[in-house]
Amino acid sequence: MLQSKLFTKTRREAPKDELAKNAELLIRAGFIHKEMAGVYSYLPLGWRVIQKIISIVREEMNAIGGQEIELSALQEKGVWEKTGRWDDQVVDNWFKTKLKNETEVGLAYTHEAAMAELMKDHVSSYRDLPSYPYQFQMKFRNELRSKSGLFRGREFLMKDLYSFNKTTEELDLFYEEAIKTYRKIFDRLNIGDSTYLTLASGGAFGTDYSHEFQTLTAAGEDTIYLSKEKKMAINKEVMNEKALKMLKISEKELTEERAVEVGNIYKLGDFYSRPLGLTYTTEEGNEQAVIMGSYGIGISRLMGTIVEVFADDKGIVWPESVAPFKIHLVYLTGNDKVKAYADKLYGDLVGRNIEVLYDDRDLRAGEKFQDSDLMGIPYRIIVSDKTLESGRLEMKERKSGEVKMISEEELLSGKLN
RNA sequence: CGGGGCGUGGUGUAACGGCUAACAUUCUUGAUUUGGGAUCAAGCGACUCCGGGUUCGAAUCCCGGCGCCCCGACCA
Repeated sequence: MLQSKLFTKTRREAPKDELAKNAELLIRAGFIHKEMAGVYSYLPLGWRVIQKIISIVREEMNAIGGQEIELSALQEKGVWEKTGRWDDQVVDNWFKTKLKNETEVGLAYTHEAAMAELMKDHVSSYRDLPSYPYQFQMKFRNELRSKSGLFRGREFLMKDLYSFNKTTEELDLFYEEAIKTYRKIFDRLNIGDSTYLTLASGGAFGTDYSHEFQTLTAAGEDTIYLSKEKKMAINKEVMNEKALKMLKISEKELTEERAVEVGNIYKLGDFYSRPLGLTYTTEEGNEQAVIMGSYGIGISRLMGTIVEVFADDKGIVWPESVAPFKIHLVYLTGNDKVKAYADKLYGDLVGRNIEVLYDDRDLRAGEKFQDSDLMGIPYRIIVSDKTLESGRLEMKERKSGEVKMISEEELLSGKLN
């Protein structure tokens, strides 16, 4: 992509109404736009990052049998009433509205009930199970206080997968598989080392515990008790003797840490399926409630988390797996040959499907470097009088700041590290 | 939902109740520059969040609304 055509602009200063580092940097670099408190729009660069995260998650969900769908955002009141979760006393963050004919509808904050209701049309026999539909969708939550940039929005993008199994044993197996898959996802997003499976509250689902994936960062809103050695953690909200015993760990082994919840998985059992009447007929001919589970990952929150975890004083530092572009090609004003060469190089990179943002703007070097640092693209390739003379290209890795001289062939091969 | 702070060009700030609301940046034009937001010159850009009130006079004081941030509570 030509940077001169990119409609977004970087800015020196963040708007004063944004203090969270993640949102501040993403706004300054032109990745997102704040519409109102807790509500952000995604601009070209930001949307590319979101798409990168989505495709990693999608690949992994498909690998464990997930089938992608897209449910409606408007939800019927009746479905939620059956599980007692329409009442504002029970769920206080509903966005509700009315149809012209006064029928109340809700803006989905999650989809367990709608999903279970939908599956009634498709599940009747043990032969129809298991099933693992999932989706990427905006969720709406009427937070009393949204904060921390992308960490707690009123509207946010989430991946939610729902498991429909015959038995709790079958659910348990899938649950373990989901944990492994989640680990893989966070590894691929480069936050695997700082993300921990954490024992957490079961919420309102009738189970004692659920599991969260918590990524360590000072900006996080959760407090967890962590053992890095044993790779286990307990959310403060469920930190007690019972939890410690369950994990067979002593309090001394744990340290208190701040973290952000990037994923959450629940064994729902028949909490939804029973009241909604989602049942199947067993091999023996008996009717049984379908056993459910739900598995969320905060996609937009992940973008914010990655910014928080890797950013330095110059700006964002994207891991290669989610960077909007792999290469930032920057030409520095010099003799005519420089621009002509850079233009051609850009064409060659594009021709090889290497994702490149080309700073073709006629600006001074300093400004271009500042922009490039702020945007955080992993590899910066400099084309200038100097490099033309040397017959090589200058490559600066954003993460380490390391500078290397490489050949055009190396660059075009795409293997830079 | 309790508490605190704050709304001034696109952005960040300034201005005692009193001149045409100032400065920086962005943007436009030109010059000069060209490896870390350089320099110079000339411009464009604001009913000071909205509505009321006090006053000869309000960005400034008072009331109401709306919005934003922070702390806490809450948090499928």
